[in-house]
Amino acid sequence: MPTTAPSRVPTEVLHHRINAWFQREARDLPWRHDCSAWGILVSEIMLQQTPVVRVQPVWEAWMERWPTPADFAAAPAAEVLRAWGRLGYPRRALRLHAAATEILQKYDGAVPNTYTELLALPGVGTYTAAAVAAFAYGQRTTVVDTNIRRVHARLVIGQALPAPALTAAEMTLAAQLLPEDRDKSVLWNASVMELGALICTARSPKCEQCPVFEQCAWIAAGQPEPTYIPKGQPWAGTDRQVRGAVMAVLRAASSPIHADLLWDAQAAQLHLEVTAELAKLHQLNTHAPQLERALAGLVVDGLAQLSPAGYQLPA
DNA sequence: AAATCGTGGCG
DNA sequence: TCGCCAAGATT
Repeated sequence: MPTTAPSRVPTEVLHHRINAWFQREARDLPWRHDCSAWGILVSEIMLQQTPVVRVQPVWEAWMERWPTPADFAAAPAAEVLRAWGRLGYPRRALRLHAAATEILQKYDGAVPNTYTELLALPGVGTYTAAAVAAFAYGQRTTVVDTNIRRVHARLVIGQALPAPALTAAEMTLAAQLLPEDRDKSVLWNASVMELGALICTARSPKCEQCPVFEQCAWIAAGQPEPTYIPKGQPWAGTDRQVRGAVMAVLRAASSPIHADLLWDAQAAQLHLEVTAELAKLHQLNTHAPQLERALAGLVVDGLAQLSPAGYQLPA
């Protein structure tokens, strides 16, 4: 029995039009040319919730410094976190470090090439495992990221936005849309992602430039508004903001930072090396319990270490 | 399974 | 200006 068609539009038409658009308009990103599986993995981890434009320069420096998992696994955690810089979510850097260690020990330094093995690596979830299998090893995997989810929601379902959380139905749909041919499936995954990133964007999509405007269910439905209100990401006044400010201090410091400096603006002025970062932390006017909570959290997460001399990045 | 976890650019 | 959002993962 043939499965129910996802839409009245033949998938072949979508494949052809979106793939052709990609081959014409795709961005020239460094990890798309002659890139090792390690380079692909690094890019995918960095791109988790961080825009391409911010990742690119860091990725290039990273690959020059640590061309292989073995090179990277040998680096001290503090250097890893400094190299990560301001990409955000620094725990990703630590997980990548742990992944490199595992790659060295279990896979003799070669990034594994199966979805299941990739999925078992620290910091690698369903999206990243599928993406590395596809883009590093040319495998036919169902890649579903925020861009692809949005394109599918509009193009096929006719809704402004995908559901708040990834659903089984979305995975089924994505699997149905995936070309049977291996090479075409790899191209399709990259193409739809790129379409979501450049044309079918979350805010003010460029529908007039879209290669599948005529096939779009959302357009056909009259571009209905979202059926729910995306919940915002609180920031000002949160522990996350404090953690970020503390991490900036620790990254800039070459020696342990005594806890007093994190509190006392007067004492902080004497510590020229981290004056700017401490100033930002002090500007937050964080209460004692919150700073304590943030520091404890950083230590628990392995992002900071406490010794009698003060806080510092992990060795 | 809802909450948590950074950062900065842009509409 | 300020809220939204970005190639998610983890617990």
